[in-house]
Amino acid sequence: MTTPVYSGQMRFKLSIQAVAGFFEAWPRRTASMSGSWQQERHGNDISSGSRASDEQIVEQVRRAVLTQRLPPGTRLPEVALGEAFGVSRSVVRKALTRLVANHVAVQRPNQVARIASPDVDETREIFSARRLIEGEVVALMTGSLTQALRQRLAALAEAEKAAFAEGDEERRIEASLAFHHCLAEHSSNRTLGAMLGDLILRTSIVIALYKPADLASCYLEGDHDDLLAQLVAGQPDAARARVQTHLNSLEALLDLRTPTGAIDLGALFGRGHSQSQADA
Amino acid sequence: MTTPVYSGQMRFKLSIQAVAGFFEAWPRRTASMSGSWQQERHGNDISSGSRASDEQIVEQVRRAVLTQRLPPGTRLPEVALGEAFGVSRSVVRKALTRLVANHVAVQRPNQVARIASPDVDETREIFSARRLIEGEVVALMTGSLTQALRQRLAALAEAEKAAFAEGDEERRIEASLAFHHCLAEHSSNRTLGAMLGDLILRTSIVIALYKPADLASCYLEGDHDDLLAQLVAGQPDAARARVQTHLNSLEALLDLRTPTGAIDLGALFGRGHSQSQADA
DNA sequence: CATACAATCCCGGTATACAATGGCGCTCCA
DNA sequence: TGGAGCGCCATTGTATACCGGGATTGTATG
Repeated sequence: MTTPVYSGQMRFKLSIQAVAGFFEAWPRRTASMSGSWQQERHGNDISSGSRASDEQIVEQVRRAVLTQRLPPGTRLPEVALGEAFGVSRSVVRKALTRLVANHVAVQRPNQVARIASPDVDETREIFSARRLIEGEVVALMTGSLTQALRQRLAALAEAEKAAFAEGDEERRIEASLAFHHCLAEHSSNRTLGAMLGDLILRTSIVIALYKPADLASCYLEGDHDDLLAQLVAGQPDAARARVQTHLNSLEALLDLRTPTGAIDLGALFGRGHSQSQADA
Repeated sequence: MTTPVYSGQMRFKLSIQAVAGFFEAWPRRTASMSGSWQQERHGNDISSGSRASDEQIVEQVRRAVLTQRLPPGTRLPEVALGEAFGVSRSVVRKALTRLVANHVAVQRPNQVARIASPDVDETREIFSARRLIEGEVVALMTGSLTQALRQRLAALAEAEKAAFAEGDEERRIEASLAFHHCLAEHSSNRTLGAMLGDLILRTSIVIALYKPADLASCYLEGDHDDLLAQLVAGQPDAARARVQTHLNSLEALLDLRTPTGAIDLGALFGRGHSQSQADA
């Protein structure tokens, strides 16, 4: 009832409907490049269709966060999610617990869960951690790319470039993310790969939070191509450095100086605040 | 049969007794050196704080895993845990979900959750990841230790030495873990610190799994003292290298040549057995 | 004696009911 | 008109009931 989805973009006063409607309009489409970085090995499409397991809820939310359809601070009420996915609160709760464990959402004792909105310090930490880990992942991978992997990465970089040229930012983000996820998934060290996957997700969140309003895209032309070149060239440290400068450039695009920036004001002020040590 | 809620003393026959009894005998004592590496900053004892919340359950399990009281592969049935902590399955399930997300436990579709027992490959990955991250944590910290931190680390190293001299292995492990956890907690990058905390836990698991039977202790004399010296000396890269060789030595102590599968019965016998792919 | 089949029971998966807490708006008073 | 107190409601926390799957054990048969 009421509340016309998110017209009033700042104040997420939006009632449940916004979230519910969002997911409902987006059941299992899973977009174009689903298979690219998500193995989806569970396969079993849950027979009865409308039913979804917690795994799928987590995946959908992650997807939505990655593509910045669910902005930081968005409320995630249990019943609304349950209705959106056709399950009861039990399974939603499980999904939320997992999302919280992955730092995608935050949950305080008796309040609704929200998409995380890290403060500036945590943002820097995330980038710092990601430089370390993605750098290592890339260094480990350098020189040992399979032909298939090389082609996939090249295709992804190309897709990103094309999407950017067309001005299709959402598609561009997906391609860019898929590129990095591809690196994470094919790391010889799956543990590091999983950590990188989480960090990529958290990076998406902080980018959504701190991207300057006047910046249309965070595209860094040629970076991915260069990285790929380094990967096949076979110089681990060079590749590592390449990734790190890439991430540095990305971080530099953000506006980490204004904690009360234009966009995130609603999320940060209204009620959603970082959980880091706020509760300490 | 209707088990009367949490009337406590109701003990049930289940063979799982082991787990239930274990936790029951160990309710909220918080053990000897609780404060040493666990800040317990959650503070808000959830108001009435009567029965254990999921937070406390995960903490207890983590503790038990760290001190190797809960060996890899141990079954964690929901009802048994619920009885042990005086809560219903709901809260136990939440705790288990979190433990699984942290890779402390594993859960397969319709089977009981178990303490994780990583295979040899994953073990190497864990060590590798930990070398990277703990190395960075230490490098970041080098030269900027507060006096209090320096003293605490020194005390911990001393405590470990003393415990080893007395042959009190459990105490030695606690001190050693506290040392590393102290590093993780005081990292300037809390994100990396949290990751390191998880890796320390997982390391404990694989040590319990792969420690040669004829090895009484994994004590590496002087390593922690040396590291501390490097930390105050102010050479980040040297400190990083020190940590990494320390971890290398630790990994080298383990018997990672186990062919996986098959032997777990012979090696571990009736009690906890590896689930890696033995059941696959 | 070994193997296959079947029944039983343990245990996790999901949904639902009930309790409690915190937010938010409303009202009342200065 | 503004502030403070209060009460309702939205939403989470917890427990329990029911269902279904899977493993184990017992039995029958080749």
